[in-house]
Amino acid sequence: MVAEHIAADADIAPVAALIADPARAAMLTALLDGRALAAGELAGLAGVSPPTASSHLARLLEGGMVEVIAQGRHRYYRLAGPEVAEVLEVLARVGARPEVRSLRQSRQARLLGEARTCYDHLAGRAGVDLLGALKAAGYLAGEEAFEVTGRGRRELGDLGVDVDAVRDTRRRFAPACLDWTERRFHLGGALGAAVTCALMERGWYRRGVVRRVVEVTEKGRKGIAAIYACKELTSHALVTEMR
Amino acid sequence: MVAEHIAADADIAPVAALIADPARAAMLTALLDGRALAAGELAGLAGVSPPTASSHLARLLEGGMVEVIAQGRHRYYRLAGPEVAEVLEVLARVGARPEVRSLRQSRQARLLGEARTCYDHLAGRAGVDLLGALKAAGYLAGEEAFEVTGRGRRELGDLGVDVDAVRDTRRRFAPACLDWTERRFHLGGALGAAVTCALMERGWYRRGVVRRVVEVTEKGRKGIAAIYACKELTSHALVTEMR
DNA sequence: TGGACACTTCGATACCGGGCGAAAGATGTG
DNA sequence: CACATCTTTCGCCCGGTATCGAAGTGTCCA
Repeated sequence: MVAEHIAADADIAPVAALIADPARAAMLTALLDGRALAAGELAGLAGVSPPTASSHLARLLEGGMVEVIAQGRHRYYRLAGPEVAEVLEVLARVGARPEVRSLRQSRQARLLGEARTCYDHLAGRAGVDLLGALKAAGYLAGEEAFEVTGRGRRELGDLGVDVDAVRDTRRRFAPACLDWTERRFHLGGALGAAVTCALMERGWYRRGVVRRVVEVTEKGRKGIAAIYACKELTSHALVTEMR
Repeated sequence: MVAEHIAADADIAPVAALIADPARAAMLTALLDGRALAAGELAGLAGVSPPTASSHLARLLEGGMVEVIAQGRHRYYRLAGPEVAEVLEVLARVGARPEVRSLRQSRQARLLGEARTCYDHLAGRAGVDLLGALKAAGYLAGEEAFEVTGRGRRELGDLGVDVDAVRDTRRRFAPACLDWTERRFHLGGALGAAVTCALMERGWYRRGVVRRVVEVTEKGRKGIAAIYACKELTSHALVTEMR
């Protein structure tokens, strides 16, 4: 007997199927930091031969999950957009759910929990901390989506983030993004990306070997502390010497 | 050669694989309205034989995507939680992306775009409209996540929504939820669920044959209009008779 | 222009997983 | 206790697809 129920929804199965293969999932995850990687690199990262990788990438391309930029004899692949990254993060969230993490978890996994980029913005403990600092200092207001305060706009400007320019994108401005390691919120959206980019350039954070893993520099630690302190500064004019 | 890169992330491939099969995707989608359905029903909806369905359900159970409630000789399956529903909706969003919708789309798909439930809250055009009304009337404030105003708390109480009780859940209170048909926001989270439930009981909306599809009743239309009008009410004391 | 390199296409193989019918549990009903 | 219903388990078949080696295409460099 044929199906009694014709699927009226956008069929999600094909999309899921694209992510369902370990090799493809590895490639997509590797692209999660927003960079464009060459086909050969992706083959290596996924642990498959170049022909196999090429086949996978062709399917991802066909399915609209990635885009390709031909440059000389290289072909650089990158995620097709923030929605794709969002799907991957959400999948990771349910996948990591009931997991009873063994104490001897791998170093990479631990670092990934410390600080990482989620497509193009900061996530992990560092991401949660940064958001905490920005809120505590009164740069941001809101709970699950944020607005920049007057002081926030000024101070972020000093840090190299042109808030007004950021607002002019089609992307959601400053949504709270639920972290799958911390289970708490960090700053996502256009503002999250802009702030991350600016602080990266400013040397607060440094990319790790696995590029998605991020390291908080000494400068970054001081900076965060200064933002926190900013709250005190305005009320008590109390200056905290930092390290 | 073995993979050079040990996947440090929660591996998303297994989760995606669970959704990747058309039969399983159909079952999950069928459960997206939040009900618990018997194994046999799911078999019929997915268009497969009972044994096949059983096998699929066992895998979904194993993977933590669904829960089961044994009741007599029936076994009722339901989604394991809002996160699972979220994954499905997000997948639908990317799946439906570049789709050049043919004008002759199926009746079901059109109805689904009009009004439907997204796990446990209202979505589609009706969901977007409802959110619009609530915001216009000043019940809700915010852009991407909402807060209930004083008046909102009072008026929603009259409609049967105990806002304070809703706030006491672990779930996100009132996040904006991006619609995959409308590409605009509707009200999600705990408040979205509560409001939907209350208005359903109040007869503003009625479940369709496919239970996820929802129909706006005459009463509902008037109610929405009254909420919009409410903005005027406070200023001009204009009372609209409602049924 | 020849050769090295990056990537893709092609062809062949092996395997996983979805599908069903038959039969076995489980649970109500007469 | 016998029977009907719902669900699961078992055994088997089959198709799709992931995989790789070899060969083909395009690009850069000397």
